[in-house]
Amino acid sequence: MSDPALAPLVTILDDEPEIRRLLTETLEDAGYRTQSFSRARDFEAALKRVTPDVCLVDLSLPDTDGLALVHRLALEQGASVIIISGRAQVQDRVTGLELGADDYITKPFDPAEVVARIRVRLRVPPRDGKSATGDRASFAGWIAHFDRYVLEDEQGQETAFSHAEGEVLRLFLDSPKRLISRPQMMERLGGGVGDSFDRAMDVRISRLRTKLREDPKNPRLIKTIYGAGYIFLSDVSWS
Amino acid sequence: MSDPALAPLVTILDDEPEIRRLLTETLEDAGYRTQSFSRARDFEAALKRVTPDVCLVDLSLPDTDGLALVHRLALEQGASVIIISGRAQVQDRVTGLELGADDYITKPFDPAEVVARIRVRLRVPPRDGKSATGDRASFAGWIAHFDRYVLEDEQGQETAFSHAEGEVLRLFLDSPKRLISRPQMMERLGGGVGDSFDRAMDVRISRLRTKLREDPKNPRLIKTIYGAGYIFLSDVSWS
DNA sequence: CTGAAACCTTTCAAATTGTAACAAGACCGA
DNA sequence: TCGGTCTTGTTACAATTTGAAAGGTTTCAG
Repeated sequence: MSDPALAPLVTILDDEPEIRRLLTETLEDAGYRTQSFSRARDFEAALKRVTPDVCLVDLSLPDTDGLALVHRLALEQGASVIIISGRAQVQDRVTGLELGADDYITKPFDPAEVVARIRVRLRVPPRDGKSATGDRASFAGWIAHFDRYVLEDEQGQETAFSHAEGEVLRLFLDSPKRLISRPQMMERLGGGVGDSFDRAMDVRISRLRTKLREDPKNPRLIKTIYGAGYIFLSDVSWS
Repeated sequence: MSDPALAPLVTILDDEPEIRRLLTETLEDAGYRTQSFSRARDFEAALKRVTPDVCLVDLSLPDTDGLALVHRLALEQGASVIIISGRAQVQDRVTGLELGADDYITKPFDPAEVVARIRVRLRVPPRDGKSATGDRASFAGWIAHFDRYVLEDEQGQETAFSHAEGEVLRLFLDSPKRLISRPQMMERLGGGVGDSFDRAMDVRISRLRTKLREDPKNPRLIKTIYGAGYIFLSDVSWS
C-alpha cells in the first residue's frame, strides 16, 4: 500500500466522463482516495509520482492498446488491476485475466459490485509474518537488521548504516525488482519537491551503495534506470 | 499451496452432478487436480485431510447455508474461495465477496473463464515480498529481462538496454507480428507530434537494433514497412 | 532515371545521475 | 559547557544517457 496512514488510492482510467464521475463519486463515498484519467498517457505520467493500490482500467481506450497497458501495469506496478470493459465476450475476459488483470467487470456495472471487488483486492492477503515486524530482511547474502541499524554480510561481518540510509534501503526492500521512480522516493522520504533535495537523494543512494560494496560500473543490487528511477535487483525475504 | 511438487488442487462443491462433471473435466484438462463434492458435510470432512488451493463453492446447497460455509472457509483455510452461483443479483455478489470469497461467477458460466479466474487466484500475490513478478519475454533465441533491463542471447551473454530502448522493445513484444504505425508509437512513448521527436524515435529503434545485432540490410526482427510503420517478426512468449 | 519523401545513423549538446569534498547540525561523553 | 565524532544536506564537477541536428541512404512514384 502506498501509504498505510492514508485511505487506499484507486485510479480510474476511462474515456467516458460519465463513467469517471460515477466511479469517482461511488469510491469516494466508500472512503477511498481516487484519481481519474481519460487518456492512458496522462495516467502513465501520474504513475511516476504515485503508487495506486488498485487500478480500474477501461479496455476500449482511444489512445492505447488497453491490454498492453494492463500487462505493463500488472508487471511493473505492484497494484491490483481491475478491467472494466464493454466487451463481454468470454475470450476478452480470459485474455484480460491472462495478461495480469486481477478481475474483469463488464459494463454496464453496478457501483456496489465494483466497490466489493475493490475491497477484495485490498483485503490483506494471509499475512504470514503477523508478529509486528521482526524487522530483519535478507537478500543476496546480506542481512539488514533494522532494529540495530546494522548490515551483516555473508561472513557475519557487520557494518552500521544510518537512519537516512535505512529509509532508502527499506524502500527498496519493500518493493524489490520493481521500478521506483525518484518522485515516489521523495514522497516517501518526506523531502519537498525542491530540486536541491534531489541531489541529497543521490547521495543517500551513493552512500548506501558503498556500504553494500557495489561496483559502480556494474551494480548488482541497486540499478539506475536513467530518466525513470531505480530497481532493487535481488529477491528479499523479511523476517 | 498444499504441495508445490504437485499440480494445484481445486475442490468443487456443487449439488448438480452435471456441473460437477463439467468442471472436473475442464479443470483436469487444464492440469489441475480436482476433488468434487455434492454435500457440504462431505466437503468439510475432506478438508481435515487435504488442503485445497482453490475452492469452488455453489451457494445453493441443500444441506447448508453456503454463505456461512464460505465465510468459514475464507477465515480458516488459506485457500482462495470462488463462489459459483445461480443467483445473479448484485446484492448476492456483494455479500458473497464481502464474506470472504475472492471471486463470484454466475451460472451459466463458461468453463474457460472459470479456469482463467482460478489461474488468477493461484498467481503469486505480488505483495508477498519475496519474489515480485519477474517479467521476461523470449523471442528468436533472445530473452528480454524487463526486471533487470537486460537482454540475454542464446549463449547466455547479457547486454543492458536503457529505459528508452526498453519502451520500444516492450511495444514490439506486446504486439508481435502486427503492424505498428509511427503515430501509435508516438502516443505510447509520450513524445509530442513534432517532427523532431520523429527522429528520436528512429534513433531509439536504431540503437535497439544494434543491441539485437540486426543486419541493417536484412533485419530479422524489426522490419520497416516504408510509409506505414514497423513489424516485429518473431513470435514472442511472455513469462 | 530522377526527385522527393521516408528512414537510418553519426555526431553533438542538454539533461540526468554519481561521487568527492565541504559545512552545518546533532549527538555524546567528559 | 566544550570538543569531538557522526550524520546529512549542499555544492561542484565528472560520467552517462538521451533527444536534437544534420547529412547520408533507401524507397517509391511518375
